Amino acid sequence: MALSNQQLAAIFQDIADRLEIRGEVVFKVRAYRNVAENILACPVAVETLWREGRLGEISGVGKEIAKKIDELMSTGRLAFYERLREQVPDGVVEMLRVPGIGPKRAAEFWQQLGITSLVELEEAAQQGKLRALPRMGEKVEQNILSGLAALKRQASGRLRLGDALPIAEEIVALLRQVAPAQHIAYAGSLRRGKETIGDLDVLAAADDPAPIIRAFISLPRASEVLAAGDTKASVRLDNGVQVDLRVVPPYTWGTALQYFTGSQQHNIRLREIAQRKGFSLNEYALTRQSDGTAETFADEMALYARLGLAWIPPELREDRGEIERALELGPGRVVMPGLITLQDIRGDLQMHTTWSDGAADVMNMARAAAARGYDYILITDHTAGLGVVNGLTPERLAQQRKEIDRVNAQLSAEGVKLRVLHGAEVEVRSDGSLDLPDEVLAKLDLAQISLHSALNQPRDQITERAIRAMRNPHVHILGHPAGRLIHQREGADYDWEALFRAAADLGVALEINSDPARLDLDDAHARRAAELGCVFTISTDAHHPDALDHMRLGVLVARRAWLTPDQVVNAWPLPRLRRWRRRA
DNA sequence: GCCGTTTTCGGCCCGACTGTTTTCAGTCG
Repeated sequence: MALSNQQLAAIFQDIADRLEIRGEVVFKVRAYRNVAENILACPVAVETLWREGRLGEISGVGKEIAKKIDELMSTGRLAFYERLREQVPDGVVEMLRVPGIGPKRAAEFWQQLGITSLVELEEAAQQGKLRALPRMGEKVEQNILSGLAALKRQASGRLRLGDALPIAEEIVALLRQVAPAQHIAYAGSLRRGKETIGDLDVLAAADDPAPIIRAFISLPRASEVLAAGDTKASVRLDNGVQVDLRVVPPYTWGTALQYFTGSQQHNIRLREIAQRKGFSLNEYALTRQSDGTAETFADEMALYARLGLAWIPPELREDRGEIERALELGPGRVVMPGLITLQDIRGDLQMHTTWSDGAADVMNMARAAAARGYDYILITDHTAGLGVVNGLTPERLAQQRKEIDRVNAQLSAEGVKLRVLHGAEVEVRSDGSLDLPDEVLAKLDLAQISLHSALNQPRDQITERAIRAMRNPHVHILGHPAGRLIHQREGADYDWEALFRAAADLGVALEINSDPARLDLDDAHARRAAELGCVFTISTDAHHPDALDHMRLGVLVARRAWLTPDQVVNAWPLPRLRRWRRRA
């Protein structure tokens, strides 16, 4: 019974929800939540750890939870979970997704009023039945109704990184224009570069919070004000996205930015370290518990240093080993100082032109890339095997080579340093063969292969298929390896360990595709692949010159995977790239 | 339910805001 880490985590998350509704002690609930988080962050399949008797290596897995994982893996079922699902109706768990409803209220609606679905909840709220309950009035009813409406507007619940980033940047820019503040920045999971974001968090530092709060709740895109206090406010934007603002005194910027960046797991670890040293830590100060003296920090580095830690880049703050590294390094240092940045990127190795399904010709893509300071790009139009219009045949590929030569000559004549390399996104057929013959592949500067069809093949079959394709000595890059589309498609069910070992062995680079809908490989897989010795490309897969700007999204994924420029092929100078091409 | 360079028992991060209350529970991050 193959059970992915995502599926397993979802089960424990659901167990936590149902236990909480049932009124179980919060610490037990937290234990299940905690283990769900850790399983999601686990770079190795839990199934593998289970087979090897290494479940104890997952933090938060004790005797009871190990027994439950064992039962799930060996029988595909969990009796405890099945009983729990009978006890607490699905519709009651669903209520937790409504903003303003937590476990206590969901339980009350269910047990006091017999409500077991969102439809029944909406009816009851409209009929004024909810206010019959203690501590509930008209306002609560209205908030629940608007929460239900917001839920309907928001298809998936979480925003993709690529969609959230521009929204947050726009809000920060608008607030900077109208409100006097020492600092304004976005924080939360967006600052950590997570692939999807729940709510947007904006943080400001100012002596007088009032003007900023006022500007915030009157943002043009704010369609609803959910809360507006002295230092904190929340609005819902026209697109259903919730944005939270906190305003803190400037001298607490360091503690506040740290606190509101998270992650929650990371912050809990930090608090524990503070406690062991006799302090308590909150968003305002580090307070000595013996006498109540408070230390404040105007920047994050100073706070981490005071706790005996090196500063940790936001993308690493997931409690995935960064705290241990920061403790080893000690105060004043930086964890992973060589972490890759956008400035390290020297070229873009996947993009499409009018030769297949792109919107611009080779010259225009080249000029757009040159404007971004790149040294080189690789043109990778689709081959004919993919059903897209205009897929490249060997004949058209030869014609395209001539055009690329002309573009390079023209750019040289103009003194532009950028070089256009000739590649292709070669289709991997369902048996692992490629849809271009070897002698054609051999003429390309670099060949990228991708799977677009039959992504639902069984694990062994699709793993063998991809490995077979990578064994071709003319292949250099495996494009968007999982084939997942965020919120739309899960992606292939590989034996990832085997795939990564093969890629490392064969010297084939794995792509981190920066398309906002893909971000593929994801951070956890990329990190594991790096541990196994793989190298990577970070590419935009641009079908339009503007999409070259998505590079920053891929870089965020790479940073969350702890990658350095040395592990990223397109952070290398062109001569090194050319040497690597001949490695096979 | 987990966990242990002060613990195998007794802890488990911390604070703002709302709404409905006359001091606080629930929710959220």
